[in-house]
Amino acid sequence: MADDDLVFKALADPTRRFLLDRLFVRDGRTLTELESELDMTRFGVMKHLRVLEEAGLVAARKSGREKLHFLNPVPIRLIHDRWIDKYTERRVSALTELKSELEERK
Amino acid sequence: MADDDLVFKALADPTRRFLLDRLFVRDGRTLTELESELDMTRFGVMKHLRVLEEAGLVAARKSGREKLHFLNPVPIRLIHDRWIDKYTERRVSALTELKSELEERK
DNA sequence: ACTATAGGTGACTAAAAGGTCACATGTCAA
DNA sequence: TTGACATGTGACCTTTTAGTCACCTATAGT
Repeated sequence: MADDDLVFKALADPTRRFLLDRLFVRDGRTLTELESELDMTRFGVMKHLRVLEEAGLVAARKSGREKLHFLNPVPIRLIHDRWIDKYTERRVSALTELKSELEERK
Repeated sequence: MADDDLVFKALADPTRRFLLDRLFVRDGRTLTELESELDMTRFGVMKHLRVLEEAGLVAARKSGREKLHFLNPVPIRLIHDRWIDKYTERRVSALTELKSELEERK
């Protein structure tokens, strides 16, 4: 399997994106902590975390009997760079900033 | 299905990413033109283009009996903004630039 | 030492996605 | 107006993926 394929496949699932969202707010969380926020068994969450880890989106470190999970933003940036060149970046980010401003006013 | 789900699902397939790559180089291509670059029947390619279109990653316009396809980078930028905040962006993009520089020297 | 707690493996089922085909419509150009 | 070309639809099969469960190992703390 190609290197980037793991990243995109990992991002394809809404549960995994939710996990990244939680780690974006604060990382260093354990499996059990993440599981408690999801309507799913521990095994399901464990599988998802493994997929994220193999994709390099999450880095994990064992600490005693716990396993701590951290978000790695680098693969996300590489996605960006693949289809947005430096010249259009200014234009596009201006657009998305406008979009989020408009949505805040709702 | 959630709005962003369509985008991530669309990006999960390597054939669809290849299509985006081709449109990134030059867009306004027809189905037949894109098909000729892939080892797949026209129907497969058509399905993929439809998925990309529904995700908003590709915009299409009919011109006579042809259908022209264009790349829309906005959803890509939104992915970036979801997990990379303004403060870490400088640091991360510095890292990815370093990475691509190193790879060019190979 | 014992017990509760945190995490891990492999097999299994159900749902979703990728790809092809027979068939069909609309458009160009001689 | 006839034939070739570009695109479209629905059914179908196969492969992949999400989620659960029975069972297992390791650490913490009393």
